[in-house]
Amino acid sequence: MLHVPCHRILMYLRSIIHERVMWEIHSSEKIRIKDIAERSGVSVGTVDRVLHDRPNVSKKAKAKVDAVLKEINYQPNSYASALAYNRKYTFCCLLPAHSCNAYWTEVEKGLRQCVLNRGDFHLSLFTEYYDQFDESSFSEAAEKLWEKQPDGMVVVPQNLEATRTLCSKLQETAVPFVFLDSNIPEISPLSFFGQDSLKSGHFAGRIFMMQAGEATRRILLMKLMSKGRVASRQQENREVGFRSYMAAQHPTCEIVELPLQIGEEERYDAQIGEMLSQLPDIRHCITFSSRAHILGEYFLRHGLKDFHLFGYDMIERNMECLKQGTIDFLVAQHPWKQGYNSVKALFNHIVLRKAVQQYHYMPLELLTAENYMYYIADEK
Amino acid sequence: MLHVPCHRILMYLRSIIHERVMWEIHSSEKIRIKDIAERSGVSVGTVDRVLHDRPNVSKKAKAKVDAVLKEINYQPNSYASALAYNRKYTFCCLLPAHSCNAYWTEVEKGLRQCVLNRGDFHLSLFTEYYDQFDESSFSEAAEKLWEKQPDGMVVVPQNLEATRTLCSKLQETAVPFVFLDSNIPEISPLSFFGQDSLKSGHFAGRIFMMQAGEATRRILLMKLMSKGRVASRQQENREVGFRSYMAAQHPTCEIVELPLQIGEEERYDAQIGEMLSQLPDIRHCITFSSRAHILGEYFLRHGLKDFHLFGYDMIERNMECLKQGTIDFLVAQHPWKQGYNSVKALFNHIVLRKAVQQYHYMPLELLTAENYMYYIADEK
DNA sequence: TAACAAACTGTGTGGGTTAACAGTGGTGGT
DNA sequence: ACCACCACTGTTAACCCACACAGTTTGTTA
Repeated sequence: MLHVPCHRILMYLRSIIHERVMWEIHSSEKIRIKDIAERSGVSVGTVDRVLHDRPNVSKKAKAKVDAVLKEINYQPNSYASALAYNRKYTFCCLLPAHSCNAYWTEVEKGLRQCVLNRGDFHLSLFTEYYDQFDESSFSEAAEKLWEKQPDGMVVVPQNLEATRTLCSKLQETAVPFVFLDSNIPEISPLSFFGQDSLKSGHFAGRIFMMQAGEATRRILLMKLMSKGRVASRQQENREVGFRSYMAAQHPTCEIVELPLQIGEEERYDAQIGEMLSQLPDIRHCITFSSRAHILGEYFLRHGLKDFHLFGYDMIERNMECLKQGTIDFLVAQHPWKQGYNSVKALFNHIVLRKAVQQYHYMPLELLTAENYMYYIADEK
Repeated sequence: MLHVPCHRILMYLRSIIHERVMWEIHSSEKIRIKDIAERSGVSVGTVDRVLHDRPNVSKKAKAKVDAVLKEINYQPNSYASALAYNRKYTFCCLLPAHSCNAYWTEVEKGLRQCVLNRGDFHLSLFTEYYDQFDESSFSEAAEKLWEKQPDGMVVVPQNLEATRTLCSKLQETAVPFVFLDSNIPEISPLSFFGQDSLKSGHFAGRIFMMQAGEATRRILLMKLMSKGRVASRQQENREVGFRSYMAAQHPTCEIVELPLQIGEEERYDAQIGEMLSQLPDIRHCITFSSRAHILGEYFLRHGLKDFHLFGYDMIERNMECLKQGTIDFLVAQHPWKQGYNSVKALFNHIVLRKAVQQYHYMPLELLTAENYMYYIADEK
């Protein structure tokens, strides 16, 4: 018998016969405050004072305790701790306004579920919305949430100045915040959850053109517009990534744009029809918005079978098109997980006092008729 | 002001101006055993006995408590509960033996990490290995683990009989177990974690042939063999799914097999070389094992640039080939997550007494040089 | 009225947090 | 030499919530 204690792992190699190794692992040796007190020759009161940086500890005592702490890597029982604190925590969340947008609704479901799953703690979550193209609406919403005196915030950044104003206040009062969807690295958030839009567009280009084939001379890019601008920053950045791929790999392929205005839904059919009749050689369409279904449903209604369509986000109407075969590929973003994990990060940091990773890029997941059901099932 | 209490969610609609809605959510109202006792006019001890179905409760008292329970939907604080139980839990894990197989190593890392992350509880994990093609080795390993008197088990099933023998014993003594990697639905496990191999092969076929193109007359299927058989059930099932796709969609495309024996690594180069020289028109290769890198590294060594390769599993050597460009696609299985979630399911069920989902099919995730890094980052 | 269950209450436990309080030794002033 | 005052330290208790067991109160039967 050979015992090899290694960090908190006790690896016990019994036999190495026929490629077989047996191991054991035990989740730490349960070091309590009491144990630290015994080891360092002081009382639990003193250990507690050192741990919580409270006054009235001599340099000598602190040194002794610190020495033991360094040696054993003490992790307080986070649940006993949270239980004892018996505190209420308020989280706030600042999102872009969205009406019929299933993407943000999924994010919200995730936020909510994370709070509900932690029902053993006293958590509250407040949400406010802002207009993506109106700086003052961001500040107003931020102000409203600020009055809630949050212990932590989830923020979908708007422009740099407005976001910085909010975050400076948060940082001054040591209120941690995470960024969701898009990041501003200069303002260092506790954590970031989102997707690398540039890489995502690049990836889309690779798959899209693999299907289209080398011979393709012209493709259609559908763009969702709002007040004359591309409707979201994500959409914008993905297009940049896509175009850089196309410029490098398929420089002769023409990208024809089809802009559709949010709020002018009744015009879409005519606009699409006109475009397709003007350019009858087009067979491959892509969009970086979450509304590929606008084209997909058009193809379905008009019985157009030999079109290929690439889009983003697993929302209800897109899923239906995947099933029907009018959308070939979707890139998924796990909005539910982004929401869930954002709150989870705040919770782990604030309530359980655990370390959290700073960057969380969601995987670039490719969905087709064959695999989308596993994507859905994965979202617990 | 309008208050609408709905389940445990308090939705507070403040304004519906410009698509903006504000909401609040609070994680339950914290009903304690004490509260139930007060409401039903008995002591906490009596409530506790009702909750845990222990004897010595009068019909009258039980009725009173039940009435209150029905009314309020009591959820005990799982952490206070686990703290009070102060029990040690032993989990056991039965895996196929593997030497240089990075796939199972990832599974094991996940198992281990899950135990380590729950350091606030007294968990132990014991692992044993069996030979996939030797029934008696499974029974032996199972016997060794049985002696540990596990509170829960993670099992990678072998054949039906051997697995059933173990699981019957477990079911008799009410020891929950989860199946990992492959499922046997007749033996109803607490939970299953794995991938749908048939669908996976089908999916692979779709992507693979999309890249190959309609004109492709002949493709290469590399098979990893052990003792004259396909080396794993997963590999076998994926091939079935793949062939059913090919039969339906590309019936004229010839599938040429290249079997490679485990343990005869020194012969691989010659075998591959011979195959490629005999069939010089082959440009597209696929394997359902995790060893696509065998071909990928061959291409690299011999400077063969216009071959396309499709494989499985994000292991170190495959990742290197993805980067180098000799592997085009990998289907990922999240082995780390499978391991992690298996233990998590046991923990949630046994320690926290929470409900767990029965089936967990891992997403069929497609990895390329462009997106593999996000896959890695996602595995926390 | 004692004996004896059944039914029920009260309380200690788990680990951590916090505060109140008592005690120690040392310093400075008179 | 005495006291006041201080920083420091140890002890204790209450609390968070669920659990489990030792006791106590009931009710019934001999």
